[in-house]
Amino acid sequence: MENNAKIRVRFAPSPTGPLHIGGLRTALFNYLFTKHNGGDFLLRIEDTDQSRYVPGAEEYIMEALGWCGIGIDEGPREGGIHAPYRQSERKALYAAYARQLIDSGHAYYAFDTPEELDALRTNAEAHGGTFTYDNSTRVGLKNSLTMIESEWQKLLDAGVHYVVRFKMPENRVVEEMDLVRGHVQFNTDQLDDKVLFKSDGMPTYHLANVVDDHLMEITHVIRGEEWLPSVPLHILLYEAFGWKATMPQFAHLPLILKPVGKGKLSKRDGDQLGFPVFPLAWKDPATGEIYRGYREDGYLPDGLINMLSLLGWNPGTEQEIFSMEQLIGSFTLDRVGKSGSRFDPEKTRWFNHQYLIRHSDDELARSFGPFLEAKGIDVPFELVVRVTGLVKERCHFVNEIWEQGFFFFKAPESYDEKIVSKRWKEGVPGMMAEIAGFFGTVGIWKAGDIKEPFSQFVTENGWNFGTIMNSLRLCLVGGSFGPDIFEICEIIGREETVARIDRAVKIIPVAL
RNA sequence: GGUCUGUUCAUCUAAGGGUUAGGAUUCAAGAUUUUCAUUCUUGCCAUAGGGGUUCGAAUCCCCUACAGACUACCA
Repeated sequence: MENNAKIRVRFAPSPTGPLHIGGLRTALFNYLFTKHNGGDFLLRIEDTDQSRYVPGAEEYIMEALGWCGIGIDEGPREGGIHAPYRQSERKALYAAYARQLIDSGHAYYAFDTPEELDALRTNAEAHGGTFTYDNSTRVGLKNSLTMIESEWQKLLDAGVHYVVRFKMPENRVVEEMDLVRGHVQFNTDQLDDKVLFKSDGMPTYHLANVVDDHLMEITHVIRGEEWLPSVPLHILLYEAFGWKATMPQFAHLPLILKPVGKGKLSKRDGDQLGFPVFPLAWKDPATGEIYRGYREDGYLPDGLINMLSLLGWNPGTEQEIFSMEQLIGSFTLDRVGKSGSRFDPEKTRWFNHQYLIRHSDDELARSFGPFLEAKGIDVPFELVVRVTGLVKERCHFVNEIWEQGFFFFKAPESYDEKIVSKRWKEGVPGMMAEIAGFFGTVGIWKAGDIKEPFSQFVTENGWNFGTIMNSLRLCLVGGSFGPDIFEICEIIGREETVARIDRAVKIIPVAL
């Protein structure tokens, strides 16, 4: 590879559904790596399988990356010198490359039908074995290696369906220096003759990937560990094309595993364990099923990104809170671990809290806006900002601002029974009524100005402070939570404060 | 089954032959908050097992166990 070639990486998802958290982390690591090195980040849509295409998935991917702050330098929307960036639009290009491989003896035409191959597989299984299309079996199958040229040429001319397969060399050791896993090697005898070009005229992942990475001058391929087994094929393809000198370097990322149980994180886990696995909510167009998303659940994108960055990577210091800029500054591939990591929803929650308290009230209030709107609340933005500032420390998610502060916007509709039975004893409603009366006499209605005379009033009456404070809180918020009581009084106003006390006195039955 | 990869507290991880194996999350206890949450302090908890190599192993080697990925005309 050239010494001073600009670093270029790509994130190449296939639009078969919403991007999930694992894919997002792959995109993130690609982005961090290339930005750390001053390179470019490309988005390439790998939609070579028309049967699995899901409408909306591509838009989803772009929106999700955007929400997370992962900027794209070249892509379907952004354009770029290597456009198009959607493989379906590059279709015309791949056949020539497949042809080149056939001409050079690295690939061949195969005419076996899917049904024939299926039969071979089931037959092999019945005898306790497995069928693979490889150097030992291809001699007995229908392909351009077992036929004479005029014969297969005739089939081609007749329009018979065919695929192009890679002719895996015999007994060769293919080595790779993986940027994450170090030296790995494979023997080609264990590998099969992968299909490079399908009968529908589309390339498979392997061909399209190698061709496009080459054409787009990709310098580093950073992808999930599930691709490690195809490394030898890809290396052999670069060789066959004569592109070995500019072949990208590979880095295979460890997988993200389920929080509990076996296997890698999957769609279902979110529903079962109560956390999202997708950055944005997604409605499956085929089934109508709705999957929750981090954004809709009140997570902040920078908190999500921070959490994700530490899943499989660490800075080598004890720093844990990182902005995207700081991540870019610190990220190197050599600090990416080799073993899979379990996804931890608890830690994600903690990160989100950290970001919540760091964000400005203004910013948070803006994110909270849609949640308020959904509740049918229309209040001045300044009020939302003030409330946000008061309650954000006790929240983990943006939507919790509602749970922690709804009483600033409307009176409580019910009263926590536990607190009622604990506080609302004989005599308490009377005291509350007197307090309501007292509030009418307070001069300036500001938290700081209410507190002093209030304390004096309570003391003069010889009342128990704990009883009064907790009961008053019950009247105003409906339970035993929330910020400073006098702040609440000030914000909801004198009239409303009194009204809420009156109402509570009237409707809460005295506990025995 | 085969190939490849991995294995440090419950979880994310640090320690690239010499530390009482460190930090964070969770959990528990205490303090603060006349509420709740936050915050603070303290505590609990780990080198998968067995063999080597070495004065000395979480770290290097081998075996076993376990885990994961791949094994499609899907990516």
